[in-house]
Amino acid sequence: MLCRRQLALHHKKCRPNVPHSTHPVDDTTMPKRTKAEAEATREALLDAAEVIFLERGVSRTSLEQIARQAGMTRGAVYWHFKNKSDLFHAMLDRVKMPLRQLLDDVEDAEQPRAPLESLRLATLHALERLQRPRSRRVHTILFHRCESSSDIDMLELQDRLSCDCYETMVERFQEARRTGTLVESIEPEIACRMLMSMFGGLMHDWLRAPQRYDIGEVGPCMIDTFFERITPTPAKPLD
Amino acid sequence: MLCRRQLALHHKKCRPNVPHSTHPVDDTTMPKRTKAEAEATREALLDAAEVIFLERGVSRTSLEQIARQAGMTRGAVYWHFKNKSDLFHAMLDRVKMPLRQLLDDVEDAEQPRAPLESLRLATLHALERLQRPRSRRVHTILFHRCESSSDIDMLELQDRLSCDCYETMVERFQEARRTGTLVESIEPEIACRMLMSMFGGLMHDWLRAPQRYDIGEVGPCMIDTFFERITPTPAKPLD
DNA sequence: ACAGGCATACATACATGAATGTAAACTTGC
DNA sequence: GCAAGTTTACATTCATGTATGTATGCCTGT
Repeated sequence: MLCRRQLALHHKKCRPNVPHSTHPVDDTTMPKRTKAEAEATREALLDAAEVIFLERGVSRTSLEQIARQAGMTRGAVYWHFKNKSDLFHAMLDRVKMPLRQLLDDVEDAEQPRAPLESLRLATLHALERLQRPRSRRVHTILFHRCESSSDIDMLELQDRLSCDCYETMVERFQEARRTGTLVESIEPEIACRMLMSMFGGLMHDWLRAPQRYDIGEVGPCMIDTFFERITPTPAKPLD
Repeated sequence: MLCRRQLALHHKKCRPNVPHSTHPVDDTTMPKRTKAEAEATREALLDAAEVIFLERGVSRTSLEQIARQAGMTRGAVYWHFKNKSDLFHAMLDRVKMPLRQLLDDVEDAEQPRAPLESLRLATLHALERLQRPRSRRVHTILFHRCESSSDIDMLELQDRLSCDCYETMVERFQEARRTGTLVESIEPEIACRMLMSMFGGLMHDWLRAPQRYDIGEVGPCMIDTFFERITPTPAKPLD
């Protein structure tokens, strides 16, 4: 059962805590069991968790499987994390992208934009980030490979994020309404829910079967179409 | 451990398979252990599964908990279903609503409608059905209380449904394009993805926290706005 | 500067509990 | 009486948490 581990130990001359499965490191330069190395194993454990959670689903993966994937044993996991729930939340912390930050990314060091233009760019930016491997993995786990229960309460967590997103987003739509950049027949709150639903639904749908379509192409097209359709046409009719 | 069960037995004079927790039935009229009664326990087990799955999440519920909720023991479960996965799929079969059927519901015995109008009505119809208790419970489980793994492969199942939905839906949008009821700046495929994402996202979002807003009000508003915005304005400008 | 001592960072072992599947017994309709 | 339907009992597997072991890193006093 432990033969693979023991072989590794023998080969590495009794350096047990060097993660070698996912992140092979060179033994020559690394300091021995220092703070930094411990932090590296922590990250390796989180990397391993992403991989195994994605493969087998959160509830079906044991902490031992995660530890083995990282070249460690369960002891290491229990040292760095209180339990599976704690590890799970630590994994999430590495990828969270609140709307406020996305807006800041596209707004600062620029001239002030129209509110809906900021939202459009922030949404496109989120779409870009979603395609990055880690973000994609973790969000796939969130949508399709975990279930809300008592110890890992996804619903409360997602609800907080969703409410936060709604509040900052609806402000922009209301401002757009005031400045006349949102067509009058649409309530700002409804437009806000439409955008959130569309984006969330797109994530959910694409992450389920990423091979079905290229989200880098379809996504921006959907976003742009949405904003184009809720923005009043200055003078010329579109159709 | 079994005291509650035994009390029930004693009280009911050794009629062990009468479901009494969720569906109290009168002992006087029911025939004794007939085919129909066996079918009733099967339904009771599925009802119980809905309740417990919703409460605790699919992976965390044991078959014993389901059996107890239905006033049975695990033996009954294993008689009617092969295992948890089989029971789960049986539960899903009671609520599935393919788009084709929804379209038939709003189309047949009527004059032929414009393709987008059919889609709009079908979507509203789906929204109505979603709010029915059983449909709401099961879809909440699907979105938030279960995870895809090897034995219960949600992703493949959802993928089939999604593709099926896309195919019948995109036909309508393409027909709308041909008949000029879809604005020219939008590709039918993109409009289709937008609608599917919006609807799926709305379900996902609302079922997570149904108390946040009234989907019976917000939902139709979103749907109507969407279709209104992708339909060309005949002569009069809207804004 | 270095020797001893303590804390860190793991690995190992164990005790527990819980869920599963199956086999056998039982009970009742037909 | 036979088979459908259901209970009970049992064996097995598996994850968890904890307790303990251990080796190394780091620090402190002299």
